Amino acid sequence: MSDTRTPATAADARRAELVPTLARAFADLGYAGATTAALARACKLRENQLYRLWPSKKAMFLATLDYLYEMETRWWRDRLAEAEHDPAAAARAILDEEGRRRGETGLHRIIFAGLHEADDPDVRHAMAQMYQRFHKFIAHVLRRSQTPGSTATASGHGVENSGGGVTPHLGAWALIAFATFSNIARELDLFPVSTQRRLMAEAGGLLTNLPPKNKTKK
Amino acid sequence: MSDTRTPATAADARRAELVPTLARAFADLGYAGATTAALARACKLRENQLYRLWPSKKAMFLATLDYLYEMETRWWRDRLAEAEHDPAAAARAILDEEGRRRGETGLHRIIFAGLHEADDPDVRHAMAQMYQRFHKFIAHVLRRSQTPGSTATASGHGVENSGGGVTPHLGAWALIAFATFSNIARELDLFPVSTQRRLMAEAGGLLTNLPPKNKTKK
DNA sequence: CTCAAGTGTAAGTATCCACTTACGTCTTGC
DNA sequence: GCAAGACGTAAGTGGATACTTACACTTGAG
Repeated sequence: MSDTRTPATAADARRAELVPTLARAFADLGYAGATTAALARACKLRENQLYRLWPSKKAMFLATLDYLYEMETRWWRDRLAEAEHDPAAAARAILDEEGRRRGETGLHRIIFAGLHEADDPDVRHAMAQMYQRFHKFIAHVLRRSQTPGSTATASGHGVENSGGGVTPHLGAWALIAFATFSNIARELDLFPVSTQRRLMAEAGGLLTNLPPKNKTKK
Repeated sequence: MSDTRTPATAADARRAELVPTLARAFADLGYAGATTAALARACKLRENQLYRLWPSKKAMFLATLDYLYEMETRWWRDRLAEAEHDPAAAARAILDEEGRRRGETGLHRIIFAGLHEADDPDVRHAMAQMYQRFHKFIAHVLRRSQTPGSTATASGHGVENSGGGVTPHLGAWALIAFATFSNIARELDLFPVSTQRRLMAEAGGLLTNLPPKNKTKK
């Protein structure tokens, strides 16, 4: 992506191989906590060798952000495929599973690290872009799933939709807010996982005006 | 609060006088960024003198958290007073103003700093308590405002309330989530202030089942 | 006055951490 | 076989930073 036809050198392969480990380390330790010594130890290398692959710790962090973005995007794209067939089901699945996934990847810790160390404009920009793209995607899914039959629920300023829900634009931000805060909550032990899931499923469902799961109607 | 009748020494007065400045510094610079040198400069003192008042930088940070908690509590308590007379109005006011306030105090930056440095159990605990008390308060206000006439809207598992809204418990967490994420969004320039306010007012209002503002019905 | 405790100023110290240099040993193309 | 570069290991270096020590000046009670 840099020069004409990235050559995919051995170094590139090496980087690709190591990035998941870096991501884990940044997630576990935070940005400041992940000292270059710690990063090297995690990779089972010497600091030196890391610096032969990336020019700086910041570069390692940005590579990690890129990697995570790729991972997330891949996962979401799969959901999108499902969404083509049954948008509402896909949206519900996202609501149900999102909390769990974030916890696994440790993405949120990396994001907090980035926010804190975000005096740096590069880091800031990378993170903002990440959020923006997520929002775009989620809003897209919501738009499809909120209009099962009709053509346009959100008619310009259609704030007060039929019976509930907000515009997909706003709803998507709300869902992202829930997902993000859930991770803070987990970090601080604010509430149990059940509450977290209810936040996504109930509150999220209400906002996005999805039909409730309705399984085997008691 | 420590020994029988805290003596309120000159040192105590001094601390109380300086804490707001510390808070500002932590908010502006983050925890790591607020070096002891920077803190001293902000207070127009030498590092030394700070260390005669607090035993460590961490103690300064915890004092800051305490102070902010006090400040927030005072503000919220005022709203509570209003809530006694017109709960719905108070709730709406909170929804409308919360985003702005957080931005002013810089509380969120301190919280991010704390989250990041939150390997420390003391910091973690202080922050968790802060959130828990906010939640308790907000849920209380919501409970009062959501039941203008009837006695019990949330009947145990009353998840799907009349026409919309979730339990006050969940709704309060949702509002806190919005407020928190709004600050992240501001930090990263994710969306304009108008969106932030709509998130609180529309999405929050929908979740908490508040009657929309309805002013001078166009 | 005087002694002790507080206050202001300045110079350290010890530690940590991102990043570097030096150097020996493999691999590899020719 | 051999030069050149990649790889592995170890030891720095410079700078930042939390925290300390030293010391002179004020103040106020006895």
